[in-house]
Amino acid sequence: MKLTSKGRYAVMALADLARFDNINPVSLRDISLRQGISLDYLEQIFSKLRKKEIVQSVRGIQGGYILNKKAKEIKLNNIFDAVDEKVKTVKCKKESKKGCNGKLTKCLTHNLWDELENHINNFFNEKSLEDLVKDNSEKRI
Amino acid sequence: MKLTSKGRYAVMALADLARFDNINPVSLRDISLRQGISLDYLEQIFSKLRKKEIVQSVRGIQGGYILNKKAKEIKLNNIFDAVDEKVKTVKCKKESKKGCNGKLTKCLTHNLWDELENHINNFFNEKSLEDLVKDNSEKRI
DNA sequence: ATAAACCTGAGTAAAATAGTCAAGTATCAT
DNA sequence: ATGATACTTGACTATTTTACTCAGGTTTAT
Repeated sequence: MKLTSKGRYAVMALADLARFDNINPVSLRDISLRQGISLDYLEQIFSKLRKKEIVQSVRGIQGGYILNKKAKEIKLNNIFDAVDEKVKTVKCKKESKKGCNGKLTKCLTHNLWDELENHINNFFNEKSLEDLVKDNSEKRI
Repeated sequence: MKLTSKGRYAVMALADLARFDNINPVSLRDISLRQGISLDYLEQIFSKLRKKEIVQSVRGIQGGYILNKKAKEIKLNNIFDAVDEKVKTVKCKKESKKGCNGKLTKCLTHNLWDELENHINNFFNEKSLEDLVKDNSEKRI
């Protein structure tokens, strides 16, 4: 059970963006340097974030990205969604009518995985970007 | 963020074992047939479960496996541990003295991943095999 | 004009996953 | 005794996923 880099990077980059987001856009180059994430990879990630309208891009020199909503309104779930970081606990999900594995009953552990998924999703639904930034400025080492 | 088959299979197989565990051991062949898991793969998994003393093996004809503790005392965490299904949210964990990425500060999102890990682990610590079997016999389709 | 920065898609090496395969050994029913 | 059942172990491998890199753009402030 592990989180992938893409998901982590997306959150890290957006947290960075939220911190340095004033009037001016923040360039991926700056984020890349501050967070130690490859520029090329960041571009892939931000392309997805832009398509899901989490950030806005500003082209040209002095360009970069700005948040498209208030940090408070951006939940971690939105971010993970955007970069296809899904919470997958089990495969037997789609066959709604039948049970799992083509059998008539649900697999023994089906309800468990559903519960777990909800548990994790609730966590991500509650946390916003703002929480992250706030939390961090308070507990700074 | 996904659970691997090994972890899922381990839980499924043990749930099956807990259900059919009377006096007689349950053979992997039966579990394989009932749960649709490859016999060879099950053998790998049970080898690990045995080493961690979650199950006991009985050799020979009419042999199989039995639980080594009561179903109530086997928590999902024990199972995942045994098959090396770890909850990993972040890489920057070991460098306790320094921050992450070799920098002096913790990465912006460090506390978040810690929180998430605890959140998930708490869930697994509370659930026992017994819960699974009980839950299932009640909510059967 | 030109350099900074965004934008896009393809390609790819390494790691993890999800198994299979082969060759045993122990035990019980008969 | 012996054959069948079932556990035991370790090596091997195909597939998939991940985590990028690379190569070429386009846009726009100065």
